[in-house]
Amino acid sequence: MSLTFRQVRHFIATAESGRVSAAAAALNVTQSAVTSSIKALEAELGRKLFDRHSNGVTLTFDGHEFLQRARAIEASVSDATRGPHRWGTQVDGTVDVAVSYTVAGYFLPPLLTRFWRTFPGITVRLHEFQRDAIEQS
Amino acid sequence: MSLTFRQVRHFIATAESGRVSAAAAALNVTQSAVTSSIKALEAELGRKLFDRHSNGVTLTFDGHEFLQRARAIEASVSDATRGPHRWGTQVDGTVDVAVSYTVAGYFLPPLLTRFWRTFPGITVRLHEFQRDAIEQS
DNA sequence: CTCGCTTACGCGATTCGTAAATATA
DNA sequence: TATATTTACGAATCGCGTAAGCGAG
Repeated sequence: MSLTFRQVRHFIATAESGRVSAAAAALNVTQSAVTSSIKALEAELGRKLFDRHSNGVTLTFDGHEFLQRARAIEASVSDATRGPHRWGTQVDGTVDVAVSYTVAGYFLPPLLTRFWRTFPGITVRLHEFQRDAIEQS
Repeated sequence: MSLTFRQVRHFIATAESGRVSAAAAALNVTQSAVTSSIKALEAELGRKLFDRHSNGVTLTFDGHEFLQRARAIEASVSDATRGPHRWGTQVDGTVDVAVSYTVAGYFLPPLLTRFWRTFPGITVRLHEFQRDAIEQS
């Protein structure tokens, strides 16, 4: 199988609490679910992530290393799940476009529709010229 | 349901090729699998990701935005899947530890075992002192 | 005996593929 | 008709919970 986000969550919770049982309680699942997730993770990565003791679990060296990357995954996923950013990603400005009459009438309208739907913030200014006048840019 | 990496992979492949069928071929799955992944994604996010046409699909504005985050997820996952980094994360150095004889004999050995297992690169130097000499640090 | 992790096993949900349905040029 | 997406549905797989099994203290 392939890496699953659910496995990552189970792993992080376990690593942070040091107990499979506590992680399971925090995630509202049973111990067996968490155990099998970790087992699957270790199998997929080919490395042991935890040392098991009678009073809980501790991260191995590989486990520590993977924890950092697991946190990166969790961050990117929760970022993607969160609603649209209206900061930093916003695109706006003005574009001047020179076109001949034929282009303006036939090809442009559907293109502009898609363009505006994709970049609502962009202002497009159209300028009509004769074909040869445009091409000597 | 919750976000799945498989869905993210299906989405990215579809966005990059502009065709569900091409994405499915590239991923060695059928169209229906990709279709349902995208449908599930759109349901989970509550936003439409693609506009469907007769000759393929194109990203909506929300789709473009999500694509960037999907790439971030893919990057963090492939980074986590890749073997251990031996660069940047490496920890080494030397630690000097002063202990009384009792501590050295009874409590230290198991602690050191776990410590070395976690940080193989660290050298630990032990110095035995009388108890009162240590405590006047 | 108690506490904590693991294993066994059955059920419900999810995913996938085959194949039919739909839509556009 | 040719190409592309969507839908229907049965089969295989996956994830979870219950409950029993170990191991250490």
